[in-house]
Amino acid sequence: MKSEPDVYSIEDLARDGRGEWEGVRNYQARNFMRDEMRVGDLVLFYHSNAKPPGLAGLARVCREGYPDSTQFDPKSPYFDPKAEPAAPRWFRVDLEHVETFERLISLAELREERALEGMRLLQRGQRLSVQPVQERYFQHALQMAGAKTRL
DNA sequence: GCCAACGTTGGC
DNA sequence: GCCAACGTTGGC
Repeated sequence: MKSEPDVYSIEDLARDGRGEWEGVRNYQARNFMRDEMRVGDLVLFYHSNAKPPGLAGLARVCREGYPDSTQFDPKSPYFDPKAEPAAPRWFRVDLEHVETFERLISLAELREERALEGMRLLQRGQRLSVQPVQERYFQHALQMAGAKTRL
Protein backbone atom coordinates (compact mmCIF):
# COMPACT_ATOMS: atom_id res chain seq x y z
CA MET A 1 0.00 0.00 0.00
CA LYS A 2 1.26 3.45 -0.90
CA SER A 3 1.00 6.55 1.18
CA GLU A 4 2.57 9.95 0.86
CA PRO A 5 4.61 10.33 4.04
CA ASP A 6 3.65 14.02 4.25
CA VAL A 7 0.07 12.81 4.59
CA TYR A 8 0.53 9.60 6.58
CA SER A 9 3.88 7.87 7.09
CA ILE A 10 5.03 4.61 8.64
CA GLU A 11 6.15 6.71 11.62
CA ASP A 12 2.59 8.00 11.97
CA LEU A 13 1.31 4.43 11.94
CA ALA A 14 3.95 3.42 14.50
CA ARG A 15 2.83 6.28 16.75
CA ASP A 16 -0.86 5.48 16.34
CA GLY A 17 -0.48 1.70 16.58
CA ARG A 18 -3.28 1.28 14.09
CA GLY A 19 -4.90 3.41 11.44
CA GLU A 20 -7.82 3.60 9.03
CA TRP A 21 -6.78 3.47 5.39
CA GLU A 22 -9.18 6.13 4.23
CA GLY A 23 -9.37 8.16 1.08
CA VAL A 24 -8.74 5.56 -1.61
CA ARG A 25 -10.83 6.68 -4.60
CA ASN A 26 -9.87 4.23 -7.27
CA TYR A 27 -12.13 1.29 -8.06
CA GLN A 28 -9.42 -1.30 -8.58
CA ALA A 29 -7.73 -0.34 -5.32
CA ARG A 30 -11.09 -0.40 -3.59
CA ASN A 31 -11.81 -3.88 -4.88
CA PHE A 32 -8.59 -5.20 -3.39
CA MET A 33 -9.48 -3.74 0.00
CA ARG A 34 -13.10 -4.80 -0.11
CA ASP A 35 -12.71 -8.26 -1.61
CA GLU A 36 -9.18 -9.57 -1.18
CA MET A 37 -7.56 -8.36 2.01
CA ARG A 38 -8.04 -10.45 5.14
CA VAL A 39 -7.28 -9.91 8.80
CA GLY A 40 -3.70 -10.99 9.42
CA ASP A 41 -2.46 -10.23 5.90
CA LEU A 42 0.90 -8.47 5.90
CA VAL A 43 1.25 -5.24 3.95
CA LEU A 44 4.35 -3.55 2.57
CA PHE A 45 4.09 0.15 3.43
CA TYR A 46 5.42 2.23 0.55
CA HIS A 47 6.23 5.93 0.76
CA SER A 48 5.21 7.59 -2.49
CA ASN A 49 5.97 11.13 -3.58
CA ALA A 50 8.88 11.05 -1.17
CA LYS A 51 12.59 11.69 -1.48
CA PRO A 52 13.33 9.00 -2.17
CA PRO A 53 10.22 6.90 -2.62
CA GLY A 54 10.45 3.34 -1.35
CA LEU A 55 9.46 0.65 1.12
CA ALA A 56 9.36 2.03 4.63
CA GLY A 57 7.96 -0.78 6.74
CA LEU A 58 5.43 -3.47 7.41
CA ALA A 59 1.83 -3.38 8.54
CA ARG A 60 -0.90 -5.95 9.04
CA VAL A 61 -4.60 -5.90 8.23
CA CYS A 62 -6.52 -5.75 11.51
CA ARG A 63 -9.98 -5.02 10.10
CA GLU A 64 -11.37 -6.15 6.77
CA GLY A 65 -12.98 -3.91 4.19
CA TYR A 66 -15.83 -1.71 5.41
CA PRO A 67 -17.34 1.56 4.15
CA ASP A 68 -15.03 4.56 4.29
CA SER A 69 -17.04 7.14 6.26
CA THR A 70 -15.11 10.08 4.76
CA GLN A 71 -17.11 9.65 1.53
CA PHE A 72 -20.21 10.92 3.38
CA ASP A 73 -18.52 13.80 5.20
CA PRO A 74 -18.88 17.10 3.30
CA LYS A 75 -16.02 18.55 5.31
CA SER A 76 -13.63 15.77 4.33
CA PRO A 77 -11.31 16.19 1.34
CA TYR A 78 -12.42 12.66 0.41
CA PHE A 79 -16.11 13.57 0.31
CA ASP A 80 -17.96 12.01 -2.61
CA PRO A 81 -21.32 13.69 -3.28
CA LYS A 82 -22.46 10.72 -5.34
CA ALA A 83 -21.93 8.19 -2.57
CA GLU A 84 -25.09 6.89 -0.87
CA PRO A 85 -25.00 5.53 2.68
CA ALA A 86 -27.35 2.74 1.57
CA ALA A 87 -24.87 1.72 -1.12
CA PRO A 88 -21.39 2.83 -0.08
CA ARG A 89 -19.05 3.37 -2.97
CA TRP A 90 -15.71 3.47 -1.14
CA PHE A 91 -14.18 1.06 1.33
CA ARG A 92 -11.21 1.05 3.63
CA VAL A 93 -9.33 -1.42 5.81
CA ASP A 94 -7.63 -0.84 9.14
CA LEU A 95 -3.94 -1.55 9.53
CA GLU A 96 -1.74 -2.08 12.53
CA HIS A 97 1.94 -1.29 12.66
CA VAL A 98 4.25 -4.30 12.55
CA GLU A 99 7.71 -2.82 12.02
CA THR A 100 9.48 0.15 10.58
CA PHE A 101 12.43 -0.93 8.45
CA GLU A 102 15.81 0.15 9.78
CA ARG A 103 16.39 1.86 6.47
CA LEU A 104 14.11 2.77 3.61
CA ILE A 105 14.47 0.46 0.59
CA SER A 106 14.36 2.98 -2.22
CA LEU A 107 12.52 2.48 -5.47
CA ALA A 108 15.86 2.79 -7.32
CA GLU A 109 17.24 -0.05 -5.24
CA LEU A 110 14.15 -2.17 -5.87
CA ARG A 111 14.53 -1.60 -9.60
CA GLU A 112 18.12 -2.83 -9.53
CA GLU A 113 17.11 -6.09 -7.93
CA ARG A 114 17.01 -8.96 -10.43
CA ALA A 115 14.89 -11.06 -8.08
CA LEU A 116 12.14 -8.43 -8.19
CA GLU A 117 11.82 -8.39 -11.97
CA GLY A 118 8.14 -8.63 -12.76
CA MET A 119 6.94 -7.15 -9.47
CA ARG A 120 3.83 -5.15 -10.13
CA LEU A 121 5.03 -2.13 -8.18
CA LEU A 122 7.95 -1.77 -10.60
CA GLN A 123 5.97 -1.97 -13.80
CA ARG A 124 5.67 1.00 -16.08
CA GLY A 125 2.76 3.35 -15.60
CA GLN A 126 1.74 1.42 -12.53
CA ARG A 127 0.12 3.76 -10.03
CA LEU A 128 -2.40 1.78 -8.04
CA SER A 129 -2.10 2.69 -4.39
CA VAL A 130 -3.30 -0.73 -3.24
CA GLN A 131 -1.98 -3.77 -5.06
CA PRO A 132 -1.21 -7.44 -4.43
CA VAL A 133 2.39 -8.60 -4.00
CA GLN A 134 3.37 -12.11 -5.02
CA GLU A 135 4.84 -14.11 -2.18
CA ARG A 136 8.29 -14.49 -3.67
CA TYR A 137 8.63 -10.72 -4.15
CA PHE A 138 7.33 -10.09 -0.66
CA GLN A 139 9.88 -12.51 0.81
CA HIS A 140 12.68 -10.89 -1.12
CA ALA A 141 11.68 -7.39 -0.05
CA LEU A 142 11.65 -8.51 3.60
CA GLN A 143 15.09 -9.97 3.14
CA MET A 144 16.42 -6.75 1.57
CA ALA A 145 15.04 -4.75 4.46
CA GLY A 146 16.53 -7.07 7.06
CA ALA A 147 13.02 -7.36 8.44
CA LYS A 148 12.47 -9.08 11.76
CA THR A 149 9.12 -10.40 10.55
CA ARG A 150 8.74 -13.52 8.44
CA LEU A 151 5.83 -14.33 6.18
C1' DG B 1 7.94 21.99 -12.83
C1' DC B 2 7.48 18.49 -16.38
C1' DC B 3 5.17 14.91 -18.29
C1' DA B 4 3.88 9.85 -19.14
C1' DA B 5 0.38 6.94 -18.09
C1' DC B 6 -3.71 6.24 -16.76
C1' DG B 7 -8.78 6.98 -15.11
C1' DT B 8 -13.01 9.70 -15.32
C1' DT B 9 -16.41 12.67 -17.32
C1' DG B 10 -19.66 14.07 -20.42
C1' DG B 11 -21.19 15.46 -25.13
C1' DC B 12 -22.78 13.30 -28.98
C1' DG C 1 -20.69 3.18 -27.05
C1' DC C 2 -17.07 6.37 -28.65
C1' DC C 3 -13.66 9.44 -27.65
C1' DA C 4 -11.78 14.14 -26.61
C1' DA C 5 -10.90 16.80 -22.79
C1' DC C 6 -9.63 16.97 -18.39
C1' DG C 7 -7.84 15.40 -13.82
C1' DT C 8 -4.66 12.59 -11.03
C1' DT C 9 -0.60 9.95 -9.79
C1' DG C 10 3.92 9.95 -8.95
C1' DG C 11 8.72 9.49 -10.69
C1' DC C 12 12.23 12.36 -12.19
